[in-house]
Amino acid sequence: MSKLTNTQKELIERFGVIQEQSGLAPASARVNALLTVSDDTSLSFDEIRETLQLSKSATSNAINNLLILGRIGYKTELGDRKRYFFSKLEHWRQQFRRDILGLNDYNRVLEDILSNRNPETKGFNTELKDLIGFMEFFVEESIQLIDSWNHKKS
Amino acid sequence: MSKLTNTQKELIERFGVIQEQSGLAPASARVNALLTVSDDTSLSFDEIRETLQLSKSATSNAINNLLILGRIGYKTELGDRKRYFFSKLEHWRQQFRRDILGLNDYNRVLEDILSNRNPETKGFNTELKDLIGFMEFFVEESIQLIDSWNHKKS
DNA sequence: TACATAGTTCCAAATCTACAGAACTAAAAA
DNA sequence: TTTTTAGTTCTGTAGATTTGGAACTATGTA
Repeated sequence: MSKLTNTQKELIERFGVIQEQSGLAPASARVNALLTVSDDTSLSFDEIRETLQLSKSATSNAINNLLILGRIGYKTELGDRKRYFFSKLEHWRQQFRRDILGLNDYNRVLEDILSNRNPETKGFNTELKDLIGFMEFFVEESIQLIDSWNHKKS
Repeated sequence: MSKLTNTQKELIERFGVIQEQSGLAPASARVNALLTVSDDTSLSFDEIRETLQLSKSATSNAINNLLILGRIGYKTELGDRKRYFFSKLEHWRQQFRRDILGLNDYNRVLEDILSNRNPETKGFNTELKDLIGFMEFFVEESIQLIDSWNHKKS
């Protein structure tokens, strides 16, 4: 229920914009930012709606969007029908891992392109082959990085 | 001027879709895909327009967009006013590097959020601190990965 | 049973985007 | 000078996205 300080409002906008740039819808970005900045780490539907001054439908869609993406979760309290939503910070590391593994899709297309290329364009084909090699190297090594960190922490 | 085989058309669509998913507009994605798949590694404005069956404005905008992003370049030939566009494959590694360094912006916001957080939410704050630490670790190490590969190749 | 709570779903308006078509421009050729 | 070439820029539009508002639903309370 605590109102936001001006600093907190600014942080929500800053974090909101950055998350928009990485593909979240404006309302979803603000909701996730609020749940990261707010003094309370979990907020109800109406607390979110009031604080961000969103309509019920915008709030509902933003929350469900974030739930589907796995970026937030919710808990309930005994004898209380409300859900209390919170940001799943640990989701970040997992998403990172998935994004990097997603580069393999990219690389599969590049490999198919390479094997269908005009054999006469030697220079281009070599560059393409190098790029594929680099991507393979990067995916493997950076997945190892992530897993080594997770290991350190668990 | 060479027409595309069916396999090449499929590859252009596949690669196009993947690039759309990483933020390129459909027409830009097809142009870059064409320049990666085509038997000729550099094509003129009109060859691109005809092959992809785009309007002049769509072709112009797609090409300029890709030029600004640095994903394609062009060369000219003596006594020929046309520009011949080609895909800058090596741009990928550089873009990778930039994208990863861009995570620092993210991390700066997270640091500001952390330093303004309610000190009572110990668990959440620890998680947030861990996330920041992970991001720093990941940025530094993966930049080293990229640079070590570039070193190997140069 | 009636009412309140906690949302969801449906519809419509506003905004944004990508593209086509046509008009336009600047430089070279005839 | 007129025409051709090689594009660029402007205007309009179809489609997608985002949001608000209102109606709806399902569960719990009095």
